[in-house]
Amino acid sequence: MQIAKKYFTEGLIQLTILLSLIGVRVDIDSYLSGYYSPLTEINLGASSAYIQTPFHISRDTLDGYSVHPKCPELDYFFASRRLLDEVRTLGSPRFPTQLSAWLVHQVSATDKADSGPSTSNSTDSNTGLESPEDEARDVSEHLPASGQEVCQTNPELGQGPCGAGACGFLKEDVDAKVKEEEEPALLTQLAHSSTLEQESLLEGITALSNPTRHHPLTIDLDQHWSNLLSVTDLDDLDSLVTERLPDLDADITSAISHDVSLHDAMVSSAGVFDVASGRTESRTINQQRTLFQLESTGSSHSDASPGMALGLAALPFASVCNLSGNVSSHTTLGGCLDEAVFDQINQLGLEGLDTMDTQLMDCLESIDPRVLEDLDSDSGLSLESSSGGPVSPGSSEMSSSSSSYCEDECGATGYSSEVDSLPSKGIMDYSSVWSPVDPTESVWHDHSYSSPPFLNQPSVTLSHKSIKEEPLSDDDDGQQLEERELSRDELRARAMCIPFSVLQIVNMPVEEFLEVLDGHDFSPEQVTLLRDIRRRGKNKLAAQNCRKRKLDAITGLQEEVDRLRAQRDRLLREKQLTAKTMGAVGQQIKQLTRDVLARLRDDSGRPLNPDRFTLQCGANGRVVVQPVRRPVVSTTAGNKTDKRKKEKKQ
DNA sequence: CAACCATGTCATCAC
DNA sequence: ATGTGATGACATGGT
Repeated sequence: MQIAKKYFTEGLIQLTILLSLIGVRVDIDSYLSGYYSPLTEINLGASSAYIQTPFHISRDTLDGYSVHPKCPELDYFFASRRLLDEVRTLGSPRFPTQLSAWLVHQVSATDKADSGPSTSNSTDSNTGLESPEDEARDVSEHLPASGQEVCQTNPELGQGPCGAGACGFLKEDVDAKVKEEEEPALLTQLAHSSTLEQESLLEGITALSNPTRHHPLTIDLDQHWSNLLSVTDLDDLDSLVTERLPDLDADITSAISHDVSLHDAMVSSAGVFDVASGRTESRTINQQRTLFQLESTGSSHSDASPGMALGLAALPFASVCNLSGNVSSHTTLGGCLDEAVFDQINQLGLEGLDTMDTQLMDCLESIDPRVLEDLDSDSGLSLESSSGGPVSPGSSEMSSSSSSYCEDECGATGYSSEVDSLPSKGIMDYSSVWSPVDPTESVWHDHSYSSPPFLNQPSVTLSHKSIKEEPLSDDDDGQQLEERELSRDELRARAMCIPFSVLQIVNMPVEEFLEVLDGHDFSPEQVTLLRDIRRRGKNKLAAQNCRKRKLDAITGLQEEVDRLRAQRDRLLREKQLTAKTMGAVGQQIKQLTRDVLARLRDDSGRPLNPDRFTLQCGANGRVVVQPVRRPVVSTTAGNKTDKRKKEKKQ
């Protein structure tokens, strides 16, 4: 399983590189993370093959995956060939079989004309008149089952730099790799699949050996892809397949005739794979039906009811194994479906946060950052020192996550450290006068600390008003309110003729604070007040940070509780499904055993008693008939205990 | 007017 | 020893 997973991952990366060569982007990391459908193609537009905006590079690098970035240069062809060679040098069972499947999936040019107007014009009618974008679209849309056909129907593709690369790639890979790499990959599957799956896969190999049959080739490729996915543990894909199972009752030919074009696949990324995977699964089911005519349709719906199980009890053992496989797959599918739902919900939540952040940042960008900082700090230091530093505790609210950690870094600590630069300037201006400067200036560039007492009072009021009200409004009522609220330490400082604002007292570094205490001949009461103001101011910030941390912790814990609760529910449902499946399989095995034993005869020609014999499957796959082990051991043990008791009595 | 919430303040501890 | 952050507890004011 791990080997298959490894091969699958490597192949997926190679597929991504190859698809990027023709201008198609495959969201590989989303699949590897298990959140989305295995292949999510993002169409860059009709001209994606030529105009390749590397918009996803940042995301790919952000997520830690090194998806091959697209090359927008005009010498793209040479880079493509070089990369293609590099890909070819890669060893191991390759994944391009899936690429082949995608390419084989393409509706041919003739079929495309019948498919509808949603796609571009046919290349035959627009030869030489198409823009490079149209050519690129044709490359992606009219890729027929064989690369040779591509080059025949689109001979002008070689004119474009990317078209040449794409054509060359198709021409060399589709025909060659389908033959060369299908069988090793299938053999890999055979090593990990059940007997029934092996038979079906062998059928696929047999079909592959016939080069004239293109449609069966398509079927097998799709089946191969489906089986390969089923080998891995990426069960969310199975859930997607299961969702489509009831809708998949068409025969193989209809499935092929309704094959999805690459254009369709690229237009709707998420839903497309549902359709594609569903059809793939339908072909698999249909082929299994041809192999095992007795298979019930109920099995395809993974209904694990005991009645169904008993109804299938008379089937050959292999079919029962197939049934059990389906049932068990349903078990995992159900659980993984739930998991997928929860993961998608979580993902939606994250996306919502992203959009919220984006909107918020858009709004914030139109506002003066200083005003924002004031607003931010307003929620924090609301009273005398409300201006706060450039990094107030409230600033941590900007980050939706890990705010508690950020607060430690950006909260009170940042508050004090960031504003540390202010007093240093202010001390230089000790003799200067408090001036009714711009509020934001008072917050950020306030160099006037000391002032005569007769100027200190209005300056303090203005300073505080600027701190509190300027970002919001210049309302006089608000000013009066602020004057009434600022009081306490600020009023005390005023009353004690302290030529510093509370903000300055709180934010100045301790060295400068000590210098102020030593250099101004303050009375002991003034020194005490200064120390109290500083202590209270810092403690106020600390309290705000502490409360915010507490709230964040509560929020985080609540989210974790919800997540764990959802996980518990999912596991319980999965457990119930598993139990039901196990019961059904047990019934089937029991019924099968009875059927087999009823057809066997002992030495005297009498049928074996199902109550006395059972079937045992050895490790080598050999099935042997064994007599039922009666609970003789317990009886003998009971006899022994009785004997011991008797001995003790004696 | 009680309940609740937000905020400030104090005391205390730890670093 | 001192400064400072963190935090519980309490006070206060608004809703």
